[in-house]
Amino acid sequence: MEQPGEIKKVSMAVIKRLPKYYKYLGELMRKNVERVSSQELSKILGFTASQIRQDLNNFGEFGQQGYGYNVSQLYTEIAKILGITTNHKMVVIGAGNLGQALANYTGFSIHGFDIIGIFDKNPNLVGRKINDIPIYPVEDMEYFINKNNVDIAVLTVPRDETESIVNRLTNTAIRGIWNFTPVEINIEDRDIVVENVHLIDSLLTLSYRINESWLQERLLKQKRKDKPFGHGKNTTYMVK
Amino acid sequence: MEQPGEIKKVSMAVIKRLPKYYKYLGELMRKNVERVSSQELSKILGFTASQIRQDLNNFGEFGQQGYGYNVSQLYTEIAKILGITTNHKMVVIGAGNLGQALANYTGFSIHGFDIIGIFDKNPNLVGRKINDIPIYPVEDMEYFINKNNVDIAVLTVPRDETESIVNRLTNTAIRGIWNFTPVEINIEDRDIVVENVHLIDSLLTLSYRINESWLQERLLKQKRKDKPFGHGKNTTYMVK
DNA sequence: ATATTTATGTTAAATTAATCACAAACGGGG
DNA sequence: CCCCGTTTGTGATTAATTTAACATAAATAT
Ligand SMILES: NC(=O)c1ccc[n+]([C@@H]2O[C@H](COP(=O)([O-])OP(=O)(O)OC[C@H]3O[C@@H](n4cnc5c(N)ncnc54)[C@H](O)[C@@H]3O)[C@@H](O)[C@H]2O)c1
Ligand SMILES: NC(=O)c1ccc[n+]([C@@H]2O[C@H](COP(=O)([O-])OP(=O)(O)OC[C@H]3O[C@@H](n4cnc5c(N)ncnc54)[C@H](O)[C@@H]3O)[C@@H](O)[C@H]2O)c1
Repeated sequence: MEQPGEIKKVSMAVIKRLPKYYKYLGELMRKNVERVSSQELSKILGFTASQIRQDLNNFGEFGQQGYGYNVSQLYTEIAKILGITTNHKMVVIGAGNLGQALANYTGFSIHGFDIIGIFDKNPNLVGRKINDIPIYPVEDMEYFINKNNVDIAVLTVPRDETESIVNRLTNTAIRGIWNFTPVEINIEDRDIVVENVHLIDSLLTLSYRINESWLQERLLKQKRKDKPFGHGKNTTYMVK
Repeated sequence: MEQPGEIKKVSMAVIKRLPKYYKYLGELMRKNVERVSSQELSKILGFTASQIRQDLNNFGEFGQQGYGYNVSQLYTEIAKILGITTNHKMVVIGAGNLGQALANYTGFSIHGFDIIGIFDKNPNLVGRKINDIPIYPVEDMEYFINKNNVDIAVLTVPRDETESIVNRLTNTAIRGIWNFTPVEINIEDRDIVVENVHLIDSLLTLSYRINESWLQERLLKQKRKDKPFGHGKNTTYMVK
């Protein structure tokens, strides 16, 4: 039952499109474009103009009839929606291949995401710096996060270390976990948001699509033969 | 109009779930579990049993009434669907932070994705090896891909190099591009599949969700005041 | 000023995806 | 061999998302 003043929850589909709007509006700003219509946005972004208008109207009325949207105003509004008007503090947990690559990347700080510490359990790494960011012993993780009001933990530890680290994170003031491990994290009680990257899934999806045309042929044949994969009577699976 | 023998196109939502099924069935196999019902899968995966059955029925009838699914058979079928019954050859283009991290990762070859070459334009990197994989000059990229039947190009070059590399890739026999650059790639003519990782989008989505409760409050206030973001008469955006 | 054009916000329709519900098929036990 | 409990595959239903339509307001041209 919807309460009178209640806000309809914004769907994940919409949320996933917001970064695209944000990114492209940034480009337009850099080109000193002042106004843009949903139609023009549609051209580049590939979404329909109608969808763009509806997406934006989840958050407010940012446009004007007969004019369109003011690029820099809309950009600012979306930045507010995405919560990037203030900087975010991040820590990387696991200073391995991926953790170091992420720490070295400058693209995050451009959007206000600053990595202020790296944690590892390997004493040979502790004390070193990556891109001027110190590597600390993982024992200090909780203290550091709470002390420095860290918002986001970037998780790049090995598979089997994930659960233990996540448990420890739930006892901190962390707000979000950006998870690069293949582990499906589920946190019950706390209000910590988890965003999974799951690169393997992404690669498997690519593989599926490469394979798709072959697969379709196979499915067609199957359909013609009606049930080549069906199981005859007395099919025995169990090896007793 | 649907042709008689035509196959209904499988939706992206379904495809995105396939790797989850695959991953979890792999786990069950390792535990020597022989059979599993859609209900049991549902428990762990979080999708409804009904959805799981419907997803799988896009590709065939793999289960048996009163029994469920044979774990290893279903695993094999999904592997076929994902196109990972044969190995895939990959090359990494751009031996920087991310390219090196990916090349060092062993998790891909487990699923049959083998990185057989790395390409870079930096002569200081060419000739070195990462995880036993040689770094070649990027000039040799096209020849190498065609010669070695490379399926997938992993794109980890800087933003501004992306377009030129993608153009060059369209002149090869490559089947898929796994794109880690922030650039939105669109290839018109050719049958090359692009899978974008877009880490920044993922991070911004995380930020949105961290910010969400604050945003909802703001939207509520806005709704009560009716139109705090509306535009008064004679609002002038254009700075003539 | 006034008319014309443009392009929004919003409601309605269409499409797509998820869930429900159940007949039919199979395994296992007596 | 037959019955009982289980669980699939699938058509029907419901929910979610996307697209279309349009009244309305602002901008621009005349
Ligand atoms: N490298 C990639 O390209 C890639 C791709 C996909 C997924 N991943 C996933 O990302 C994670 C990291 O991958 P990687 O290649 O960087 O691995 P890695 O082995 O290079 O790095 C892991 C780092 O974590 C540290 N570590 C181990 N246990 C720890 C703990 N309890 N606390 C703090 N630090 C700890 C190790 O000392 C090491 O430095 C893995 O879960 C992997 O599956 C990596
Ligand atoms: N590192 C990250 O964590 C991260 C995160 C998100 C996105 N990205 C994106 O991934 C890409 C790579 O990032 P990075 O941090 O590894 O950058 P990087 O600068 O460390 O590496 C880029 C590499 O590409 C090579 N290169 C440049 N032009 C080339 C060309 N024409 N052909 C072949 N090689 C070429 C460079 O010599 C360098 O070795 C960038 O587009 C970046 O935006 C990186």
